[in-house]
Amino acid sequence: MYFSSANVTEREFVPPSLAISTVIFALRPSATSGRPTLWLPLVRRIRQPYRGLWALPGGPLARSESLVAAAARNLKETTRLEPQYLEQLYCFGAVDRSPAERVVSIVYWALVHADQAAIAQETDNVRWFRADRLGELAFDHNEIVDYALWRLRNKVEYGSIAYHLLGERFTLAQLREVYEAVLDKRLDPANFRRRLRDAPDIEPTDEYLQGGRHRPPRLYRYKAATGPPAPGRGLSTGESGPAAPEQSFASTESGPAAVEPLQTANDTE
Amino acid sequence: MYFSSANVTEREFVPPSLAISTVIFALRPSATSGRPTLWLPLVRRIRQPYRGLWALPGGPLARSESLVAAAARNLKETTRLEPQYLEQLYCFGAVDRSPAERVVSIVYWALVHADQAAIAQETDNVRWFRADRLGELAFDHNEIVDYALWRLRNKVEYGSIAYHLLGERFTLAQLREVYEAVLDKRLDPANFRRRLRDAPDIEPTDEYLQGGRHRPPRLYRYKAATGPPAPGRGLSTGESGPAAPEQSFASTESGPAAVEPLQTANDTE
DNA sequence: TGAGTAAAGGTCAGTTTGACTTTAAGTCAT
DNA sequence: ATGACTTAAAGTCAAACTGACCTTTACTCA
Repeated sequence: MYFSSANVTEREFVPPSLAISTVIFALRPSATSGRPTLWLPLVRRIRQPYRGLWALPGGPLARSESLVAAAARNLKETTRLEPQYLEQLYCFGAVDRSPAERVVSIVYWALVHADQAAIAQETDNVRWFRADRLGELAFDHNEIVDYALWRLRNKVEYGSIAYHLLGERFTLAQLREVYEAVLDKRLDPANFRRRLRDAPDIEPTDEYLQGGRHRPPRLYRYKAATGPPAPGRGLSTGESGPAAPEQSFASTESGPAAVEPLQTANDTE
Repeated sequence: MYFSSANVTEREFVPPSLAISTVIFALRPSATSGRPTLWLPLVRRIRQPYRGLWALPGGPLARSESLVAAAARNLKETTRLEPQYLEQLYCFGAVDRSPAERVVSIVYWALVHADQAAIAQETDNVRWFRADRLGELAFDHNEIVDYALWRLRNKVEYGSIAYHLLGERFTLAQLREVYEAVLDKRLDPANFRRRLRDAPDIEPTDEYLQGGRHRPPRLYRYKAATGPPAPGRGLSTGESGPAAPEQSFASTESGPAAVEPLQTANDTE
């Protein structure tokens, strides 16, 4: 098989289309246990491909909006939610992830407050699902959700993210339930308290939550983050910038990398 | 100022162009101290915009190649390097990052072995620079390099990445020098040894490095990673998949998100 | 008023971490 | 050959941290 050089260039470098999608997490009480669990909203595909299947909310990138703004806009258009936390997750671009057309998806992930999640309405084509009980989704969206869940768990273990799933004030027991829901394991209440006592981004208020049949727990508040260690880009759009450490996993093999003559210019931008 | 709805749609949703760039790190001995330091190759812009300035190697995404394959190809075309480690860094898409044209860049970062870095030739338009002494680069590439450095440091602190900057066999002292170069601080040799002794992805060999004027140090070897905790996608292309934990930093504000009527369809993909 | 419940704080042992010391095993100059 | 010198490699010790568990506090309800 052989293509002339001109043919290859013409064929090969027509730009793929670009989409922005978002994985939105919120807490909702489990139907069975009543304990909070992770849920996320999906939209039903009304066109081919994958017509009828559920998919992540998403849409095109407008010319005059940043990536994070596009994610926020799509998110609000589909679910009316305004997230407390919104961050880029990953860029998915496998050649065959969408049949026929080459699509590159820049995926964001978001956390919304519990009260907002309760308000969020469902329609025929927008529904909430338990994050751990999804069926087959359109495209590679199962894989994307799995990766978002993994990222969420890592961020939660690292500290200062779980607050964004709760309201403005919360008890340590509520916060512990968030950790337990996300990490899917029970935590010792006393040790959890000790860990959170000297966390820099949380502070006790003078208020207590009344109404339980026990000693009233103190309410805590999320204190503004201690400053971004990642290169903060302009926060005018609420962009949090690339953020956060990562564990380390290597590819043993290097990429396939077609051999071609040396060329120094990078012309695409 | 007012646009008709049709106009806005037409104007706003023409797709931005897409580029793949890579931040490539390698160790080279410092000119002054001789100790290893981080270097990276840049290419000179031969066109507008930013003509004459140095920039990250990059290029277009071919239709039939994955994102990581495109990164590997561009990398090899410009520097002839084949990285030991290649992973997606972030997707940069600020509206004004390239004058006139809207460009979204999917950026990868790579580590190459020391011996390869030594071989890598320089031309008039490809040169290596110390990572901590860069001048003004084209586009937002200074910001991108800063973020890549931050990511590298985090991965190194987490464990199993530094090996990819060394050869196949290495002494613990060499490995410590890598850590010191990346983290920019001295480490206690004895404690470093203890930490690395029970690291799962490193193992001692029976060989020793001769030739020093002191006790010959044992050579160690990088043992295959213990398996990807991140959703491994097809590794046929050497793609390592999205990887790694992250610390957590919140956007206090949510995005701007223009309010528009509810729409359930996600038509872009 | 006492029983029940979860909050809040403390104890204790095992583990990890950083600073430091000691011993081992080579090379080099005399 | 011997001792000075250098770094490798292993060990010591105290402080910090962690997980398991216990005690006290402060409320509600019967």
